[in-house]
Amino acid sequence: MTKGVIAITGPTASGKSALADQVALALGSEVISADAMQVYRGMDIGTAKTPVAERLVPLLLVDIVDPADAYSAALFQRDARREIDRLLEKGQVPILCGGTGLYLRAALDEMDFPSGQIDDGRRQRFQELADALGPEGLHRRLAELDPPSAQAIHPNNVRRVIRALEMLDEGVSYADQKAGFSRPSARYPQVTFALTMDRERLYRRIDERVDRMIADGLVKEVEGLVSQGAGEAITSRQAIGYKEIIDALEGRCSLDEAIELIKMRSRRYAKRQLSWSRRDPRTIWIDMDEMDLEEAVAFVLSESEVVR
RNA sequence: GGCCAGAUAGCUCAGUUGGUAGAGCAGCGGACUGAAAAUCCGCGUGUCGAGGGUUCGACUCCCCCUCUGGCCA
Repeated sequence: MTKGVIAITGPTASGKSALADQVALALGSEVISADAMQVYRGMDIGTAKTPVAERLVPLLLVDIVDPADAYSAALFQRDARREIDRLLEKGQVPILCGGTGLYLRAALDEMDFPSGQIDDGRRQRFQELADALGPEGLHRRLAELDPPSAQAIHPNNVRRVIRALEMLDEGVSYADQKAGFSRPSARYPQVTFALTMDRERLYRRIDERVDRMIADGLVKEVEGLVSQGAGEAITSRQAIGYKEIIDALEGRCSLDEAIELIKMRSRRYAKRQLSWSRRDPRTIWIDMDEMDLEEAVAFVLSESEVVR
């Protein structure tokens, strides 16, 4: 019998954390968070981190990075696999739960990232090159060096063009790497569940959750982070719920406008998360309109027998 | 009660001399291999308030009705 990993994903505010907690409790295991923003210390309210007192089992890979520091899919892969291996060795079934599709796949599927460190200097250089050449110019540069990769990336997607150029510096073609994505091969025996529900209901839940974050003191949390100098941090600065509040605090918009924007961006984020799950044929869907939490737990347990 | 203005996409509105309609925002779909809550791509979704008339043809003109603002009583 091969033990493997149970993964639970789905759009923001769909109830993944509660489900994962219950499943882990039932199996006597632990939950590994797969969330690009929950890794940051002090970003609690806005990332909807389950409060410590409410956790039924240990929640791993949250609060592991300072908000001023950069984190990445490659680092998550290393960290998550370490936790997965540790639990598997103890005979437990790891529950990987989170909404960051890339992180989930980086942990569970074969995915090789070129060399070791991110070279900030090099990235900066490419960014400057991009500013100088413009999107088209930068894309043309990539086309000269690596036509297949240029073909695969839209010229306007400067961020990815830069990444492809970085990879080329390390002797790897973006196009080659990307090819593996369409036919993923599992690193661990695994079953991935994705939550879904009626779109209007989901959006209502998102709105309510944002209002609750504000009521729970999101503004104060952001003020605290900014006063610690995290306002400039590259990654945490991208988090929905944080960048908007910072804009409000610095007078670029009203608080009400910021709140509406948080809701809107959360909706779009939820859509992107769903689209990530849809394209993976291995996804087992859980329609939360038709199951309550208890039924969903039972469903996950029965559908995951092959890995536990 | 009278007069005026308006009624077109989910919202705010545009619509040229009559040829069945288009912008922004919202929304929807997609991509994704070291920033991923990031980044990027694609898509108008419509009884033009209802009914009648003129016309080959009406969102455009005429009549009537309904509703919403405003003004006068």
